[in-house]
Amino acid sequence: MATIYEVSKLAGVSLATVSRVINNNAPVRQATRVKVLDAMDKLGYHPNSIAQSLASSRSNSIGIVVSELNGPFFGTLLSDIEAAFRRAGKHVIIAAGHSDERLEKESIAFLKSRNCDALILHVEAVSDDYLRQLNEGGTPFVILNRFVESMSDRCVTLNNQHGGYLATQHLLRNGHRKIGYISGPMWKNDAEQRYLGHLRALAEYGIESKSSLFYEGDFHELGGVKGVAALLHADADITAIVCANDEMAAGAVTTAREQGLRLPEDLSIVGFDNVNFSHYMYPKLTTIDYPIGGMGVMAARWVLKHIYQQKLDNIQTVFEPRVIERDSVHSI
Amino acid sequence: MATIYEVSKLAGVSLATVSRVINNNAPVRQATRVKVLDAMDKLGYHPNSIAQSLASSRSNSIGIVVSELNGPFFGTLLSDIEAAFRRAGKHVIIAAGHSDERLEKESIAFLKSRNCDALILHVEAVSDDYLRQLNEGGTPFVILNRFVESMSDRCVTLNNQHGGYLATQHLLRNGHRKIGYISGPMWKNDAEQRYLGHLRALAEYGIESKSSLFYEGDFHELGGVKGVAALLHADADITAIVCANDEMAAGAVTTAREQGLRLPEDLSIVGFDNVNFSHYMYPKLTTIDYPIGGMGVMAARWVLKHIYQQKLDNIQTVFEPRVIERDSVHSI
DNA sequence: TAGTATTATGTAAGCGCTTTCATGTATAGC
DNA sequence: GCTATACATGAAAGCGCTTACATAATACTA
Repeated sequence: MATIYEVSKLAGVSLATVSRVINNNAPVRQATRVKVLDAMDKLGYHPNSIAQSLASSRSNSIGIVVSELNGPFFGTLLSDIEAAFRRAGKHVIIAAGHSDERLEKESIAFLKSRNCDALILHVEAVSDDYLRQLNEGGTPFVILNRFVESMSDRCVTLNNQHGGYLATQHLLRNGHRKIGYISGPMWKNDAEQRYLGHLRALAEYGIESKSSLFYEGDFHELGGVKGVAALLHADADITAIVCANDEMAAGAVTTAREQGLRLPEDLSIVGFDNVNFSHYMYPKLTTIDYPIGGMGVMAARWVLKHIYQQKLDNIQTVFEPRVIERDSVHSI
Repeated sequence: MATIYEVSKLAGVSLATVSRVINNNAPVRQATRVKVLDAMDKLGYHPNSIAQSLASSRSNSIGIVVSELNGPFFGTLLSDIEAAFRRAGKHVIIAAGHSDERLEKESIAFLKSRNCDALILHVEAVSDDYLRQLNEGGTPFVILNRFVESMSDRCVTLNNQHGGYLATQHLLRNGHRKIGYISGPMWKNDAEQRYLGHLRALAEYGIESKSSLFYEGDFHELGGVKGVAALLHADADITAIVCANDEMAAGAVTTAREQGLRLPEDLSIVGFDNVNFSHYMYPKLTTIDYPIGGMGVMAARWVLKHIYQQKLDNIQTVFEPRVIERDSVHSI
């Protein structure tokens, strides 16, 4: 591998000049620039990014923490973030936090030790206090899908409450009055917000919430399976269920059918997230769109703007969900 | 951020000694080690990995190229690879090749410029020649899901042909004789192999293959949609279809149902890959398991063994598919 | 045309670590 | 007690860049 030194010798200029043409950050006479470029070409020179990083104390890498690497939700997120940074010549280092406090902290420590210039965090288990403390720690970061008071400009969130509201409102508008709710783990902020939205929609229609219509699931298929069983057992008159995410909706659909219900005639279901498989389901799932890709890109833009000084327009921090109507809701 | 120099001063030893206790690669007296460890602790010292990389010309990063970052298939792959490396203190840099020759080459160049110690490549569009040439280029790599003669020890592949064989054999054993086949793009090696397996199974049962029973799809949902339409149009007596991947199977299922067929009674379908959503489908999809996660881990182990000198058992390079029986095949 | 402002280039000191080589010190063998 | 051997440590030269700072070349002004 050729080094900058060899290039400078071949071009008959100093190291500094070569560095200037590489980084294009200081005036260089055209003739000189050409000589250098030729020399680089002749030697097949590529700058050593490690050395650049050490000298400039900038690694051009961004650390991403997500709960899981697989799963349709995070796939879309990572895909769009990677594309955004790649275009800017930056690269991403990815770590999985598995919604576990220890693992999330470990991931963050790992990425910091890797000299990331910034982090994008989708973390669920660590506390707000931890994040505030991390904020003192030198490595800047932006938070996805979570709102922390003192750093609101760096939180990119979905209006989860409105999403929960929309899901239930959609059912209400279709004539349903006895609506079950399968929630995510209530210690997760988005699960709580979605449920709050559900309650608000109910209240608007003057409907009382009953605990027999609520089931706290796990955001996984199994939660949907158990949730349907529990809800139907507690109250056989339910005509619709909102599931706080699509995976639980999938479990709910399967179980409801196994219990002999026709979908959507006997039971309407609405999901949340609009994950890629939701339209492979049968009936195709009516759900709430979560523009996760766009939110990831926005997080990336924050980093590009504030860390790498790219001039970009203002950053949108709150995204709005919307209903995706498909076939799993029956009008009564 | 404290540096090794400050640690050495506080501990009253030389830089070299501190380095030795960090890397644990040379004898250090216990008392000295303790002094150094204490000093590191007191200063909250963490080695600067960039500086380590520059000095040791080892970046401890592994580049991964996959076709897409989203999609269930690659999600599983990435997840397992990341976990395997993370355990070893290495990190992965991920790039998407999008099954496009230019983008794949660009991704590889990008990762090389990032000083990756090794690459794991799931590339489809670049030629074998290109890979052979890349092989001269200094950065070692292992290839996933593709066999290149001269580097067979570094190709981790699925026995795709056997998979295709199993899919069709399963149908045959269930009494089907008129079997449609929706293939992936035939320029992709795995698509071709799977089809060859299909043919072999047919031959074993003395059944002739007819071109009206073959449709070349795109490995995406749309391919399944169009494939079913085409196949049913050409030959209404078909009782079963094998789809060369699960996404096409999803499209096929939807379309078949829209055409008024009952599944699986009127039409049996088998997929390929056993992607996570295949059991969310209705009917739950019978498919061929592709142990992609295990294969990714094996690729990671190759790197750990050959690049980082970890002593690991031998590396398995060929994986076997197997039938996952669910509900989409009807016995006649 | 001298004097000043601007632009272009070079010099050299790091960035924070690893690693070779040399040196020093303890242990064993006789 | 003296040499041979292994073990422990230190000094210093990089790894391949960036970036003050200094200096040289050129352009502009009056």
